[in-house]
Amino acid sequence: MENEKAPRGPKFRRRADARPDEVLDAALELFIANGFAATRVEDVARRAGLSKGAVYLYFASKEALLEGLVRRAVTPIATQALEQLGHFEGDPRIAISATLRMVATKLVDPKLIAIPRLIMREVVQFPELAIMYRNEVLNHVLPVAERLIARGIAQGYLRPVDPELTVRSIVGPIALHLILAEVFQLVPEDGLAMDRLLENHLSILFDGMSLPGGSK
Amino acid sequence: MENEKAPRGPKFRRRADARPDEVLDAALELFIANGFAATRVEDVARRAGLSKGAVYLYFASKEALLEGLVRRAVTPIATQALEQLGHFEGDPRIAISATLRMVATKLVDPKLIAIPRLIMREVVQFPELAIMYRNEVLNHVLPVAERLIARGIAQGYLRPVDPELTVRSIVGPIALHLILAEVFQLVPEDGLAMDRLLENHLSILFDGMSLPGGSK
Amino acid sequence: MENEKAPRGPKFRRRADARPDEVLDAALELFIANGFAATRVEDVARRAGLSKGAVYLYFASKEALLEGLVRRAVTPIATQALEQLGHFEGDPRIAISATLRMVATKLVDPKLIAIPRLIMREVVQFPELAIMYRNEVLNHVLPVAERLIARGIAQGYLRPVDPELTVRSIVGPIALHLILAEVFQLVPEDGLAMDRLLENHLSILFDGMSLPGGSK
Amino acid sequence: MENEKAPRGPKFRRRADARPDEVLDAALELFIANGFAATRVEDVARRAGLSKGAVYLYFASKEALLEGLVRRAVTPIATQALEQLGHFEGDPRIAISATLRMVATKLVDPKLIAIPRLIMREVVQFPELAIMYRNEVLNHVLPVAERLIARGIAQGYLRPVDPELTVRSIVGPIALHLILAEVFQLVPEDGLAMDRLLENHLSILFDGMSLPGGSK
DNA sequence: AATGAATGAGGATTCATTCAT
DNA sequence: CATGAATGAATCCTCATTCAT
Repeated sequence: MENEKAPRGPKFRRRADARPDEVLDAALELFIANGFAATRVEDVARRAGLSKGAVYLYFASKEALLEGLVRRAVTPIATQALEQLGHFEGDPRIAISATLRMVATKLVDPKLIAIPRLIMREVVQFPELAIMYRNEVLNHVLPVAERLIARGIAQGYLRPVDPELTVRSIVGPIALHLILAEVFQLVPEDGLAMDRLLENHLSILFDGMSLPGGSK
Repeated sequence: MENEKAPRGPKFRRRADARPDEVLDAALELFIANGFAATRVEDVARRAGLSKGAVYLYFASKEALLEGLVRRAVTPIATQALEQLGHFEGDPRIAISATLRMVATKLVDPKLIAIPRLIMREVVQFPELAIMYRNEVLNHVLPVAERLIARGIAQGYLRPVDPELTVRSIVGPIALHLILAEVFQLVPEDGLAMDRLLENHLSILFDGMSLPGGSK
Repeated sequence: MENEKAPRGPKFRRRADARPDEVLDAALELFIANGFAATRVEDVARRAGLSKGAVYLYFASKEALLEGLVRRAVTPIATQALEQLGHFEGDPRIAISATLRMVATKLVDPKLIAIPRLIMREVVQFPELAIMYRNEVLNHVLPVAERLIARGIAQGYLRPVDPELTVRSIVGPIALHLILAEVFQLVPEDGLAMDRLLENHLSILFDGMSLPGGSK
Repeated sequence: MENEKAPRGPKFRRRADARPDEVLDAALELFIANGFAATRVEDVARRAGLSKGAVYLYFASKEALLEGLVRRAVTPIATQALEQLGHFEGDPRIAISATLRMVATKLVDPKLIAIPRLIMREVVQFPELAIMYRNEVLNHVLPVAERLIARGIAQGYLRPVDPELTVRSIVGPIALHLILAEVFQLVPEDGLAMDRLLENHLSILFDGMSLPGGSK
């Protein structure tokens, strides 16, 4: 499995071919840190530990790096999928809470929002990236969430909201919180406070911000 | 409506003094359409109806165009201000609804989200733009909203939510809806449907998505 | 003589037309200070107190400024001339000493070497300037000096040196002294010390540096 | 002799490592012929037999070419040095004559005065070049000559002249002769006649132009 | 005569991409 | 496979010159 034939060659080489992946790793870091335009192919090469020319052995162009990045991030989704969510039994609010907590926690890791952020930034130059991401990720994930909501309504757990639009209400606050923090460095006094945001958001999401018996 | 074929000689025109503004208008359109890096100064010039060199009569560099753009967008805010919101009397949910409807409707106009979008895209290259926008706009607008919420709580209209974080819950869904539409071209079947989104969102925002007496 | 008609016009104007001269003054200062290439026509205009366009009323091009500068400096020479030198009676060493002292003292004023320096610098770009200077100045002045030397020889004051080449021996040390000072900032400890240089130079020039009865 | 049609493919050639030197050679020729400002980097590249971009592999900027040129010319001096002059035994006039003849002969080669000429021309734009040349060359060479003179005085060969200023008297005439020739194309009828100049100059330098027992 | 806004050719520099080795 | 020297298109910016006012 690991190419037991002793690794000999001009210089030690990784197994099979981790090279393209290493190049993508390097590219992702630099694209995120400096933007696509401001990143030189040579920078990517250096960070990946090979030469400028070698990058072109794996990727036909600088743009292909971007595409490869998105493709790599996108591929597992379609197969993996959060199918469990769709088959979840019982109160969907529990699934929503759990998933949202999980998602939000993960998104705090810059590596994970990296691809969506990259796409948002480069979409004008390379619209096909956004299309790919939509087809491979959003079009798989969003419907699952929508079905969960729909079932929650059907089963009497939720009010009759519009599932498609309600997904925006569920995820939007988290997205905005991250944008304000990352782009504008606008965070609460005690830091990102994603936990507090989640609790505040979930409570509003499920029960609204109105005072139940309040002056209404 | 655009390019009214202003009465000017083939080559020269006395400055209308609107020139810098015209250049910024051109720059904004192109920066939004193609990104900062992919826009050539000459493109801006041509669209503004003058020559490459003339742009440099008004702006010292290409980057100065970007800064000028943000500065122009930002300046009126500090003075203008949505103070009325802060002084609003009575049920704050009415103010929130009205404002949100107003804001969401306006944001559909690409010209209005242009600057924030531009900043989101170029923030890595020019972080000072984001800082400027934060200081001049967000730091003025967000506190007003927070005070409105705080007062709503104090006056018994709202549950004791965290005002700062709740602003994310109020605005986030709209932001995400626009991002999905603009970046990923993900819109409901009947189009952007901002009205429907707003109603769905406001109803969840105020009353939650749980069925009041529902199986809970 | 001074255009007694009251000076009226949009703005006070100098008599007759000092304008071209003022422009040349400005140009000379800037060309010397920054070089021809690094001086912008607008700089010249501003220093001369008029607008860029106005410069072109007097001079057809930037290059014409340079030419005008040299022409102005050169014109008086041909007429003025140091004819007295040629007609000088008696020991020519007295004339040489006196003239050299006078010249050296004057050359310390940057304004006076300005033109030769300018020509030396720009000669590759504008060889005609050097030609003009040679024809109008050097070809008038050098022969006078040569005749003085020739007569000194004929009259038994001087050894039979080559008059043409000896002019280099007379003027060269002063030229080099100025170059070392201006270009390389190499001056004696007590400053330019032109007086000391002159005395040292003249004593060598007339009597040599050998010790007369010295070990020879 | 120039451009030996080096055996290289139409487009590529492995670095001979002489590349930077070849580029400097090209730059020197062009800078001397046309001046720094009037020389395009592409001209230098073409003359060196490579492309515009390749120049930037070796020199960070056009200005770096100039600096590299001076640095290259200057480096050997400090080590090399004319120390023999300082240690010369016996009549210093012999050393002076020999050295001056050698120097003057060499300086007729345009390649050798190239650097000082370049510096004289560009000193206004790049004063650090002159400083570098002064520190690395003049400050090493001039003191040697001064010491030689001082010793000549101490040993009774020379009159008590000022060594520092006398160096001007020794070298100045040659410098002026070259300037008149190169800048103003003023040469004796029989050409540059450096030999004749030297003999005339040395005879005056050592013995003065006065007729010894002459009418004085 | 004077102004200064406008022009546009010119040139330095960068960097994706190629290819001889 | 890998290298990195070399290429040259692309683009920012400068500034001499023009000309409507």
